[in-house]
Amino acid sequence: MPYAPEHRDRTRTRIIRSAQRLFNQHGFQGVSIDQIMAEAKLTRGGFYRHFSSKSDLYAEAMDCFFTNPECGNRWEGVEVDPAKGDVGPQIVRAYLSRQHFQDVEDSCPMVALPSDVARSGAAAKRAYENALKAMIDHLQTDVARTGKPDRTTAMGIAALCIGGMVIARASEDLAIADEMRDAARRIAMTLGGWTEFEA
Amino acid sequence: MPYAPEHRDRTRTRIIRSAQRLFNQHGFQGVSIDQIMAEAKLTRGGFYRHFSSKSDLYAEAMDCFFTNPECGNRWEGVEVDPAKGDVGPQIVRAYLSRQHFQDVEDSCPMVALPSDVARSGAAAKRAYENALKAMIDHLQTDVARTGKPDRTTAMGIAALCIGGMVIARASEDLAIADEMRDAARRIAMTLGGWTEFEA
DNA sequence: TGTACATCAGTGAACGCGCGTTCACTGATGTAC
DNA sequence: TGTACATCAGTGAACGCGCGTTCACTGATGTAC
Repeated sequence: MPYAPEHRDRTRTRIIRSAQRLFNQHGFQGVSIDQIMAEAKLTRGGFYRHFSSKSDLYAEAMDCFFTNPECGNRWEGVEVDPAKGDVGPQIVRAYLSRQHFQDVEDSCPMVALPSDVARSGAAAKRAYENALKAMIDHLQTDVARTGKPDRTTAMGIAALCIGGMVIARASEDLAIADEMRDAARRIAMTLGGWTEFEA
Repeated sequence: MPYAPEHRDRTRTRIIRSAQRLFNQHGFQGVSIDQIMAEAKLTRGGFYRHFSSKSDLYAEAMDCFFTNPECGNRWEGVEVDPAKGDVGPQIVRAYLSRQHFQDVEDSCPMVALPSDVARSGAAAKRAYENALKAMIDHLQTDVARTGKPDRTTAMGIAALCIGGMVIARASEDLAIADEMRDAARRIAMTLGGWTEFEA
């Protein structure tokens, strides 16, 4: 038995991470397997020892981003801390932050790849859906705590977070983008019954 | 002077329409010039008599969809009628309707192509931004009429419309997609101070 | 009214290139003796 | 402890294909005479 089994897994994870970053920036069709392997410090040929096709990797990368905490999930893992109080308002602020707006590479794929996923197969769409459900559930808990146990409101807040950021990224004028992030955040906070801490 | 000038214009419009439909379905990189020309009942070679490059056509198609009423703009032109009362609630209902959800081909590009545009050049992003501004302005007029002259609210409603539909299209489960459209519509209507006419 | 002509919209073969995928191979490694 | 071996992760050349773009051409048309 050559190589420890963990060696294979580490390489696999490196490929997935590389793919997540590149897909976020250029979309599924805008990235080649060569590029993904090069970013992972590997060469073309080794790809098919880890994945059966490019689509396979795509679904896996989407899924991994949310399922495996080691893979990504920055808007929840890195910037949000349950010890600092309700998670709901923290998610809203982190999600619509300038940092998340600028950091396309490590962005949440729900924002970076929605129209790509809409055109993709069932696996990618299911991964998207699972991430969405998780986000709504998180939000709903804290909406409920403020006295409005409303799934509709939680879904509305999710739509404002994702929609606001998607629109901001698709706009040319930075002022409009900032205005949209700001508006989405303020209305989401109001809907959740939460208060603003920053201007 | 061979051919009437309108002949050239008619062909050009046919190419743009064909491109709008195909881009909406498969994105910028998922569509070839051959496909666009074939859908317009033309052949490859003639393309460059009308456009200087594929990117050029992309920006033009985005722009044309909103600027030229003859080109598209179905969510406003076809389904919304100022004679039937306030335009704001009509836009929300039409935008988040099942019909708009299903009709990807003739969809609003703000919903069908947001992550594609975010990765595109300035021309496409400016076209997106102009469409967004127009939508916000329309919404704001009717928000103001209900006593809350709030641009922030209008922007929030726009984010709910676009975001809700983008998320619905990226989800695999139709029940979740419907739930999201419904939630976004209800919250947008409440924000605007409008009443629901349908269940 | 009829004809010859100039224009240019549209054709289709050709180009070079990068892509996803395959495959024969190389060489680093853990194990058996 | 040292060596020979089997395994398989990773290599890189090669494949066929479709793409965006170019170009020499064809032929339908409005105009001049």
